[in-house]
Amino acid sequence: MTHIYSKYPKHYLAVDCIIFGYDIAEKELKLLLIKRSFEPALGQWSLAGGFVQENESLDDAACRVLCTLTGLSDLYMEQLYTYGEVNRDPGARVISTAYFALIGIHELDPEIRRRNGAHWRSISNLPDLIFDHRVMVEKALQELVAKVKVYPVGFELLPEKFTLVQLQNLYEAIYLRQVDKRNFRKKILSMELLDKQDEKERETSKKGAWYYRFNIEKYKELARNGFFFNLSVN
Amino acid sequence: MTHIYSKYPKHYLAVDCIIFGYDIAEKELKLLLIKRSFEPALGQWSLAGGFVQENESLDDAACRVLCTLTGLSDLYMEQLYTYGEVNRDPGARVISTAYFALIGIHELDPEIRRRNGAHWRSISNLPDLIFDHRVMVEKALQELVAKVKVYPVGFELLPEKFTLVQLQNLYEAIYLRQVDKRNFRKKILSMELLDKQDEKERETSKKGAWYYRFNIEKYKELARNGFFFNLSVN
DNA sequence: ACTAGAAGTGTACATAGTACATTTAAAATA
DNA sequence: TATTTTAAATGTACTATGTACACTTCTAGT
Repeated sequence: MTHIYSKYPKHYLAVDCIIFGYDIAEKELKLLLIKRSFEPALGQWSLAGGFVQENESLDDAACRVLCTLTGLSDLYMEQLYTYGEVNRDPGARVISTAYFALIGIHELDPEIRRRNGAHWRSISNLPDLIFDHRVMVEKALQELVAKVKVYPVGFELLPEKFTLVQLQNLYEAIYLRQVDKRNFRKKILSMELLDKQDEKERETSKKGAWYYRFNIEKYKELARNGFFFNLSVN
Repeated sequence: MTHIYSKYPKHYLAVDCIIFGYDIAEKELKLLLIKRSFEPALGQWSLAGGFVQENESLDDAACRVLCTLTGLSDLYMEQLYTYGEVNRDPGARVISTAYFALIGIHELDPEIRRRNGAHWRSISNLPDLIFDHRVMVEKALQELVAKVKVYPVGFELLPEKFTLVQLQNLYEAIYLRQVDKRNFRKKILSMELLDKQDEKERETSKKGAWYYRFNIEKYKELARNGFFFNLSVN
């Protein structure tokens, strides 16, 4: 029974993680990249990846890779696409399933990051990446743009408390264009998914900007009743 | 150089095709299913599938499976999702990438279909499917609904010449709800992507309904200039 | 000529999207 | 303590899109 498929070939199977972070201060989207520590392409920039083991599912493999690198669990992650060109990896034939993850840069301990040879690199100034990783990143970016329009996943990139200015800057960094302040606020506030806090952020202005929190419970409730998040402004 | 990854396990890799067709007469979406001809689950209903060979890419494998079954090439097909649960196939560990394809039922020669043990089954009355194929079908359906709203892929399911009534019936079959006739026509015609023919379809009414053709060249031109197809009516 | 059945058509109203400039708050400085 | 500076906060008029809704036209068959 275990050899019924034995006339078919087997293949190496990998997962690669496109890990996005958002730098509030620099108002820039970043990618967590590693310097590859093994051949082929040792020393070159690469996505975080790993081979799928016998006893783990694809999703488990992706979680393992992400968790090993960041020390974090329960991060936002979803499967993106599977890359199966015959010669995509010069070392051997490897099929790779790409996952994309969103994490708050503040969540990742710089010490752990450094120890794992990982670096935050600006989306607007990426180094050359090995194999087809650049293609994966492009697809992930497209997916991110499409996703934040229609699902409240942008909040995964921000701290629990954030200001409306920060939220808008995040959307501008993802959309790569300016959005109108009043229209943006009108739209997001009309959804009534943000809870205003009694506290202000005072780093970036004298007046200070009110902190808000995303109310995920309220979102789930609304979504159950057919509500659709939409933040495609201007 | 060929054994650098040799400490990692290898896996069987399959592709499965979710093949949609549309029955104009019955106004129903259909799936092309096969009776499985090998163990395990011999004789049960299954998606068309096959193992990925050494020298072929994932996409090539999916095309091969689709082409072998239908005798057709250049069909609409895209990768959907990769299923990697450890025990999804009781025969052995097999990771499977699902593809979804759209074909006009009229395109498929019934003789070829019969010879390959394939059958058109209504979406609304599917038999039990092996393994996780039902999950794949559900995801493909979701994807189809989302896709036809925003890309002109519905035309892949119709003959070259079709009437507005047929097009609307198709959308109703996919959306699983009625749409308003006047609004539907207003919207699709305002895009100016349909070329009215000098000929009428006369099977279903005394008056006859004008045939139209989808002008794909015009669509490509418009899309290049930032036009977005949208047919989410009512 | 009349009937029956599906194809084809337009308008008024409601909702959502967009463009746009001034006021407010508070720390820093004169 | 009055003034300056800087970013946060706010509302309205207009445009475009979406939606609800019912009658007329065409033609084969009787």
